[in-house]
Amino acid sequence: MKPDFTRRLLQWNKNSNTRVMPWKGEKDPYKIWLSEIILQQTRVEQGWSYYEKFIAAFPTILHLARANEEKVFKMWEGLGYYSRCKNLIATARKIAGEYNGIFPSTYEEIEALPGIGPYTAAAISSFAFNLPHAVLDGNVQRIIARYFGNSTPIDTTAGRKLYQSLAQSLLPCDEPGIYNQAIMDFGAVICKPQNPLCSTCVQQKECEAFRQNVVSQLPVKQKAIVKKERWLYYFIVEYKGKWYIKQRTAKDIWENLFEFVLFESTAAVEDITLKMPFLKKLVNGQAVHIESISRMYRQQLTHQTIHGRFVKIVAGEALPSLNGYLLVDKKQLSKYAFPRFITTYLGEPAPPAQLF
DNA sequence: AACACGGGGAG
DNA sequence: CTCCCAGTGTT
Repeated sequence: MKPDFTRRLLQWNKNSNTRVMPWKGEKDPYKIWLSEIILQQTRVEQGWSYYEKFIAAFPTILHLARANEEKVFKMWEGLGYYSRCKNLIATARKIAGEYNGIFPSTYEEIEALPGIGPYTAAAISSFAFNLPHAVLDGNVQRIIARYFGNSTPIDTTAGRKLYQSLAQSLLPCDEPGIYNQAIMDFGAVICKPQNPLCSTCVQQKECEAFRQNVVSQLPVKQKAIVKKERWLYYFIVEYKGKWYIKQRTAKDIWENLFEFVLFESTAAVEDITLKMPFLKKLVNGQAVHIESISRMYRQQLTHQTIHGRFVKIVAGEALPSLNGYLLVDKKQLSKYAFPRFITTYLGEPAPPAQLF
């Protein structure tokens, strides 16, 4: 016999769940997979248009596998966590090459694919293949911690193991796909992080957190967020109407995205002139002038605050110090994926040239 | 086990 | 501001 929780959840889903999303009820494992990768640590509203854009451009996994890598990154631009995009391409090509374009249909094979962990493997295998694997995402962790009144931190190995086990025990093995979708909808619509709708919740009577009036204190997280501050000074060097850009390769934020000539500092740089050592070395006595210096930009990320300015520099001759850079026409710039920090600057009207 | 990885919306 | 989102990979 199913636990009361499960029975009530399925009943709520049938009678009251009005949530609609483009991938809901989807049976094509490719489309399910794509939606799940897009939605990792990403709100549904944010990922929605990206999903539709990807499906339109790449109707099947073979379309994606054959796609130009830079084009895929360009389509991912702005969504964040760019390793997802790299792994998306890798998995598409792996399935094209090793699986003849047919998405694997066992949990173990799916979980072995790049960018797919326990959550995504459970989601795909239950939605597409009706396999009995319980999803454990932020929604499910929150619901279970509250329902059982459990204060074990969710961001620990022990916590994940505990909640995964509880989630699995609540799963109805005859309809795991429907249930997995329902519990995530329930978490998003009813058992929300803030201001959950306890007054209309079908689980209220048996919810331990509600009974003890500790709903707002659950789930518990152990790790506090540590923040870093960084100052990025981007020099946009123009030569014959073209700009120098380079792909980021370091194991750092924005890996694989493009950027301009970067000087990074752990503190603000007060005077930006041709005399500053970084520029002096860059220019090496050649004919250049500073055309404009932008306002201070600031971007708040989860784990770091980025500050910085953009400095337009016009060069009268090519700069040998920039070997390894691409020199691309301004009109071709939109083919490359840039971090939001840079596209924000590029999207603002250019300031009038000043004299420095 | 701890840390790194984006961006945006809500409060 | 802080929190958190359909988490995963690396060290």
